[in-house]
Amino acid sequence: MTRWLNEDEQQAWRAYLGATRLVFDQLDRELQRDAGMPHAYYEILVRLSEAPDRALRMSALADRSQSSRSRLSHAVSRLEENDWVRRESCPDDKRGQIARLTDAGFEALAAAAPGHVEGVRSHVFDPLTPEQVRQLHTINQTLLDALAQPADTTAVPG
Amino acid sequence: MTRWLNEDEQQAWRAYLGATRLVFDQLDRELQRDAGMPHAYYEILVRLSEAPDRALRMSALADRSQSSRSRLSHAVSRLEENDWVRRESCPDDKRGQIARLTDAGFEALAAAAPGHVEGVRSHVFDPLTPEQVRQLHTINQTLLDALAQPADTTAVPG
DNA sequence: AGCATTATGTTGAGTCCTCAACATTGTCTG
DNA sequence: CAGACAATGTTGAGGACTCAACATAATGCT
Repeated sequence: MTRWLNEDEQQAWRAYLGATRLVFDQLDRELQRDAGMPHAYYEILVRLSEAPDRALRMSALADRSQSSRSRLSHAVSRLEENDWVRRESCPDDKRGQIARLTDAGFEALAAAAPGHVEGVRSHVFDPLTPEQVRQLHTINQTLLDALAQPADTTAVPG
Repeated sequence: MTRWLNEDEQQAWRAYLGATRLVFDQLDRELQRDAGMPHAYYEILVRLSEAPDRALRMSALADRSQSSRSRLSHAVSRLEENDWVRRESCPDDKRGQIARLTDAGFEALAAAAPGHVEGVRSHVFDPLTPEQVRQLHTINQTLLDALAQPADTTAVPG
């Protein structure tokens, strides 16, 4: 019953696993070495920097940085220790917490960004042709759409 | 001086980040839930199962499962607790250790595989066209080649 | 209003990973 | 052969993540 992978699929899958792991490990190591933060934290700082007033509700930040609430909560606690982010209480929802990027946080991000972007370029964009970049974009958008939809399309009653 | 990402590249990169994270988180969660092991351990068992006598030197296993020696050492210790893998000393190299897949380990892998493959299919291969799978394969092979080569091609003395 | 349900965010325990340091053994060179 | 060097694998500390449980506050229903 199992739809096993055939030879081509097997190879494609292993290339996917290998390349993805290599790219992320490499970027993560560079970021940790050069900026003292893991990639997940960089992402959080980026999302905050893009938000109005560089502040977001925890839940909104969790959505945008593709993080669980728990992970984000731990991460923001850590970021607070560096004084890169500060928590504020939310005026209109007493449950809410607002994470705000500090000036120091913004500077840390600004310092980290050029090196990181250079890494992304050299490890991902430079090796690929413009056409491949377009293909990869379409492919990833497709995967995102497929996975973001929790809908079960395999069994529609009727 | 920084070669920042333009709008298209930015979008492509975020789709890549998002899709990759979603795919791996999903597969990892499924594997943990259904088979009680993280994906990295699944990989290790797979590589061992493919090896002659289902055994490999630690260093060879580390290479094939794209793992650091340290990570592998910790992981094999953990796998030994489940009696899925056993360590043996290496006859021709006293530094060496051989990791051998036990019968129980093979059975655990056999039990985990169908569900995992189904996950890979449904989250990755099913949403994509055959053409896209080919494209993705080529792209990942390119990235692998680029990153596996530590060669610095930016500055050749001359 | 009263009560159950849902949403928000945090916490702690446990797991996995990284990094640097280390002990041991093999290899190479003078 | 001796001594430097390289390779193998392990260890421990510390960081990041997951999961389940929780406290608190908002919402919805009757």
